[in-house]
Amino acid sequence: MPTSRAPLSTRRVLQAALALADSGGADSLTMRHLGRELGVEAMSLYRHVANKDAVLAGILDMVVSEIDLPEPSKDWKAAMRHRGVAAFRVFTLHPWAPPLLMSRTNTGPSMLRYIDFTLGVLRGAGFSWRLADYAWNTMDSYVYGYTLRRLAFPIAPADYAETASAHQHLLAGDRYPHMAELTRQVAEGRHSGDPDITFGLDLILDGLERLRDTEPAT
Amino acid sequence: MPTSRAPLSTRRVLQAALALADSGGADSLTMRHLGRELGVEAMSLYRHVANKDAVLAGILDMVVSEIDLPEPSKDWKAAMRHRGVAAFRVFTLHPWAPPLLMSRTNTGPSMLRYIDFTLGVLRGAGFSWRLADYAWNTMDSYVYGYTLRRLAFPIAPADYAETASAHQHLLAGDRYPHMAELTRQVAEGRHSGDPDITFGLDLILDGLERLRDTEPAT
DNA sequence: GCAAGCTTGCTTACGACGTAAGCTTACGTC
DNA sequence: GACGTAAGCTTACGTCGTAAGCAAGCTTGC
Repeated sequence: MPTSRAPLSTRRVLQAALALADSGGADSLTMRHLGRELGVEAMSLYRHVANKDAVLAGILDMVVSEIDLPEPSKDWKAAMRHRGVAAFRVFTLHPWAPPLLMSRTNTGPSMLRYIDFTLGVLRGAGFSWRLADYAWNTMDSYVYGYTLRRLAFPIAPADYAETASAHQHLLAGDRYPHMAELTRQVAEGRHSGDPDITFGLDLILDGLERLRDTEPAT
Repeated sequence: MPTSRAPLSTRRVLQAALALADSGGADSLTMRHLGRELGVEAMSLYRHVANKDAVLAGILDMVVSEIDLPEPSKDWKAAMRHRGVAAFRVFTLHPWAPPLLMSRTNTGPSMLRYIDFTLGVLRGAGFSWRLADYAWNTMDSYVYGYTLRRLAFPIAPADYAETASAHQHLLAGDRYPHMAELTRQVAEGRHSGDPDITFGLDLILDGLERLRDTEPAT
């Protein structure tokens, strides 16, 4: 029986790379491992992708393309809110992606589409170009920062109270009095300790709205 | 002449590691390179540090300790603003640090001190524990996100207009109409394209103040 | 029908990396 | 001067990305 194997292609390589990163994180995405996954030697992959960097750029664009854009008919605040939440959700499904996204310049088509859509929403809502630019940058800084912090944090929100109880003694001294008290609040169930992404999103959106309404005419 | 060399120590290793990262980025910080820098073989370093991860944790705490905390007497908004700007400035001096900071849980003493200070400022300004917790988390998400985006962006703000001019033709089609127009605005000098960190900081701080003032009593 | 050339994948190899295991050397201290 | 201990060195293993060249099969032109 001769080896009958679906032929490789850039597309197949990228799909396998995405699956690999999703299942084992960024560290498990090596050219050798990727080759093994496709039943092929590592070097064979270089027929279809220039190098590992191209693989990363490719799967990052695939991830960004998953971010759901709401129909532009929506109220601009709802649309922007939706956009932020959608990005967070997608990144949660691909937790290896945000660190990579942030450490490289991403100008893939999906990212450009995402930005262009956002600018369109803001312009449609009456923002000046200057303010629209500031607005989406501020939104994205927050969303990426929130997402990264959340993904790097080793404790699930559901376990905050329990963890706070268990570690309270570590803050027993009076070196960090406020953290100690905050930890106590969480341990006693008086504060969840879990800032939802919408807290900051709405805070920023309300602020942007106010700026739009008070901005000198452009 | 016998080899007379200052003896190694954890401190000396970390100082050299910090210098190495500052001068050549995170990639140039390898155990072999670090050893060479100290006139020693890589394996000798393991007498003074447990492993590379300990080196990273150590120099990250050194970086965080550089973040200037304003005297607590200040107006809370000014203090929080100061804190954000100070963090950004420090990270700009150590651009290799933020990606590492975000990809690991950092509980070094400097970080704890930084958080405790922030909570103190907010509590002193009349924020509830819940809102104070949300507040510093929102601030930090923004500051980290802004910093990372800024550090990863390959163009200096001073070159925005020139770069926009040079690359305008890439957006010529009507696939990204809003980006094309925004780029034109920047190219023509009608918009700097440079969102200062204080834009988002003040936006968030104003929003937090409003929430504090309207929050039901705790 | 068959040779020429192109495509696809394989083999081998190089110079990095972090670090485990064990060795050598030098320096107190008694 | 013997001995315990600390500091640094040597060697080695398994990993990584990828350069260079080779082998086999498919496509095309005559």
